[in-house]
Amino acid sequence: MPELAEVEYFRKRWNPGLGNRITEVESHPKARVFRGSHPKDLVATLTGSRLLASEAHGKQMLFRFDGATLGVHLGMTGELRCEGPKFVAGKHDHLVLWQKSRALVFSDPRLFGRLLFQPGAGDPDWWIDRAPGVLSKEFSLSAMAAFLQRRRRTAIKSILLMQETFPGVGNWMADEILWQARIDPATPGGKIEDVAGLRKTTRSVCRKALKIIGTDWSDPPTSWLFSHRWKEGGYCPRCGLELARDTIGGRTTCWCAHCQKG
DNA sequence: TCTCGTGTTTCTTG
DNA sequence: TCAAGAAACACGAG
Repeated sequence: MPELAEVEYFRKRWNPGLGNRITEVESHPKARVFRGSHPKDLVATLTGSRLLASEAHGKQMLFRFDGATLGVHLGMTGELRCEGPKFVAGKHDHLVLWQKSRALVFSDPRLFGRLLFQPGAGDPDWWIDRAPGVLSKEFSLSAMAAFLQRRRRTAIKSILLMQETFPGVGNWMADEILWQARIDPATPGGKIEDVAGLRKTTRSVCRKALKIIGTDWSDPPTSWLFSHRWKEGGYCPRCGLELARDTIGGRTTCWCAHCQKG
């Protein structure tokens, strides 16, 4: 499920553990989610350490402990949750950080998610080098226009999914942005006339999604494409005509052929 | 039984 | 060398 807003929601689910010590670490060290890091070091270093803070950026999260950082990417089916002291890990619970009165759990059935552990006090390079957030000041019109020009032949739907420039935008958000901006998802990047308008809509969808979903997993209003896009046979909440569905850039894409023009 | 998927990386093709 | 598309990863839901 996780795009920017869902990631923020999941990040906060470990908040009850802030400031508290990890008494025990339970992990499935051979799980694919540990690729690229060393789960043995993770268990050794995190046991006895304290969870200090967390941040989300796009689809990435960083949890700071005294003496280490833990990066979490949820992939397609990852989730974080907080369980009580009697919790028993299931087969998809690949990491459990035990505290005195709770368990902080990472689970992911499909194993597309990833845990990046780094010992030491400093932030990892991949966190320092991240792309400017869509809602930040650095997400400028000129940078976005240059990027669309560089990808001038690629469908705008595919461009919006590129994390190097639109961190946190995922499949449903890309569809929502293009529907709200009334742009046909197959439009090549170089043919976007109102780049400023697209930028504004991108920021607005991200801001509102964070507020609505990021807070308590509420659904966006029914006036959005969001609740109409999931299955075949939905209708455009703006004009009432049947929505189109097709694969663009390898991903299921839903749009209104009447409202959205190239 | 079969298809599909709210993501990323790697391979292949142009 | 670069960009774009396809395949691969792995599992549960419908």
